[in-house]
Parts: sequence; C-alpha cells; structure tokens
Amino acid sequence: MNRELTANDQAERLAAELVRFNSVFIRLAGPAEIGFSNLSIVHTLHERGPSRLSDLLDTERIKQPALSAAVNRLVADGLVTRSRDPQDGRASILQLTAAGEQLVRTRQERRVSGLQHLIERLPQSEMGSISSAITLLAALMDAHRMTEGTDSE
Amino acid sequence: MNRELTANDQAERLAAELVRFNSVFIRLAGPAEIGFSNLSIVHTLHERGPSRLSDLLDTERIKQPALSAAVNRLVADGLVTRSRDPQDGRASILQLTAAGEQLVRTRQERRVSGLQHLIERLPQSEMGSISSAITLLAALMDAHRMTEGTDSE
DNA sequence: CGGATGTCAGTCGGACTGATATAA
DNA sequence: CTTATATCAGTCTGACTGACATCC
Repeated sequence: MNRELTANDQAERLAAELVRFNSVFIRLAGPAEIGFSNLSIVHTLHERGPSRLSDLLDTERIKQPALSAAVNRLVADGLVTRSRDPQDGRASILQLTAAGEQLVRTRQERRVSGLQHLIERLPQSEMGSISSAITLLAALMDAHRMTEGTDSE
Repeated sequence: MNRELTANDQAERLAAELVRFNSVFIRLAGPAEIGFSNLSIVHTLHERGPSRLSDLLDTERIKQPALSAAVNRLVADGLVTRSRDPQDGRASILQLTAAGEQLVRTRQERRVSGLQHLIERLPQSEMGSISSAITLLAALMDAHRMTEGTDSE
C-alpha cells in the first residue's frame, strides 16, 4: 500500500507540475491570430488529413452550427478548402491549404525553439530525463487511447 | 555537434508529445462551467492570494474593462469577493471565496484522478520515469523564470 | 418518409477600443 | 495637473438553441 500512496502522490505532483508548466508551454507558440476553436480545427485537420464537418464534431468542443461558421471563416482566411464529396452529396470534404499547413508548422517551430531555449538552461543532471519524459508522455497517451470509449462521455 | 542535433531533436519530440498529451490533459478537469478567462482569474487568485485588478492584468490575457467585467461575474457567482483597499482608495482587493477555492480544488482533484487512471495503465517500465518527469518539468519552469524579462514581451 | 449532414436565424456571453470618473 | 485605477458605452467575434433544407 506504500505503492498506492506513492502512485497517488505522483499523480498529484505530476498534475500540479503539468498545470504550471502548461501555462508557460501554451504561450510558446505565440499569439494565435485566429481564435482557439479555429486553431483547434486547423490542428485536427493537420493530424487527420481531409475530413468532413461531422468528423470534426467529435473532437472539437463546439456544435454543428458553430463549427460550420468556424470553417467558413477558415476558408475565407485561406487556411482550409471545402469541396463536395462526390460519393455523398450531403458531405463536405475539408482540407488544409498550404497556408493552413504552414500555420501549424510555424507554431510548432516556435514551440520547439522556445523549448530548446529552456532545455539549454537545464542543469546537466536533467538532460537525461528528457527522453524518458518523451516516452512517458507517449505511454500516457497510449494508456488514454485504451480507456477511450469505456469512459462516460 | 552531435549533441546539438540531439538537443534540437529532443525539443522537437518533446514539443510534439506535449501538444498531443495536452489535448487529453486539459480535458481531465472536465468542462469549465465558467469561461476560460474566468477560470484563469480564479486560478491566478488561488496561486497568488488576494490581489488587485491591475495585478491580474499582467498575467491574464485580457484588457482592463474585460477583466473588470469578468470579476463582476465571478463576484455574482460567489467565487470572488471585492473589498476596497483602506490604504489606497483607488484599488480593489480581490480574493477567492471558499467556493472559489473549492472550484480550483475540485478541478485539480479531477486531473489527479484522471492522471492516476492513466498511470495505473502504464507499463511497469515507465513507472520510474514519472518522478524524473516531475523534476524535469520543475526544472524547465525554473529555466523559464530565469529567462523572464529578458525576452521581448 | 426517416436518418444523417449541413445551414439559417435569433440570442447571448464575453472580448475589444475609446472615453470617462475618482483617488494618489 | 498627471498618473494610476477602475468603469461605462458601443461594437464585434464566436458560441448556443431551434428550425430548416438537402441528400441517401
């Protein structure tokens, strides 16, 4: 049960540190220009490739009409293209433009650059823990995928 | 210079994993009920204790009128109290109520609980990397504090 | 016609800018 | 008077709900 206590303790500390670190990390990519929701849509399209509106509905935390409007904005901004699905007349196919891909890439580059500056200032003793942190985060994501669908909502 | 390449590579991978993991992590606390900005204000008051509006202005990413209105909402919701500073007639002192503190606590508990579920599903090989990840995150925060003020904006 | 996909209309919260009141 | 602190007024972006059009 010492192990139980330790596991809970670790979750507490990890959560606390993640919250604090995130407040810094999320700003590394710089100001968004486009809103959070729009950014999230662009990001999701980047990860998934061409998708329909209803595919995005599952991940984006907004409702259909808001999503529709958001996509219209993104199209107007030249970040996304809409085309009709020849297989299904009801569906639109959404896809990032080159500018949309560039936006994602630029933000990620800024994050990397900011993170690099921080890493350079790390004490030598911490350098080794970076790669284990990377695999830890990946493992936590795997663990999350395993629980998806079994959780309510 | 092999070390240079590795450092950049690590920053890239860490940034990518953090972005992906965050999309899960930020949802662990559940829906906000109150908006993002309001939540951020509550969180900041929790971390700093009693503050004035202009203290919050530095950290919150909104302007004075929006901050003022947001605080009014929080007061109406019973999460924050305003009182005048007897030392300075211009200033309001903002402070979390018990309900406000409870909100922060509840959200953190949900994060911890969600994280614990994920940790329980980790392969044994990753269990050891949690505590090193905690110290890494803390070290990265320290590194960030060192660079604050030297960066533009 | 029934279910899925997407849009239209009206409303509302919450941000912004610019002007303004009050205290130091 | 000038600066700091906070609010008021008007506008705008982007979310929501509910009704509706369109295609399978």
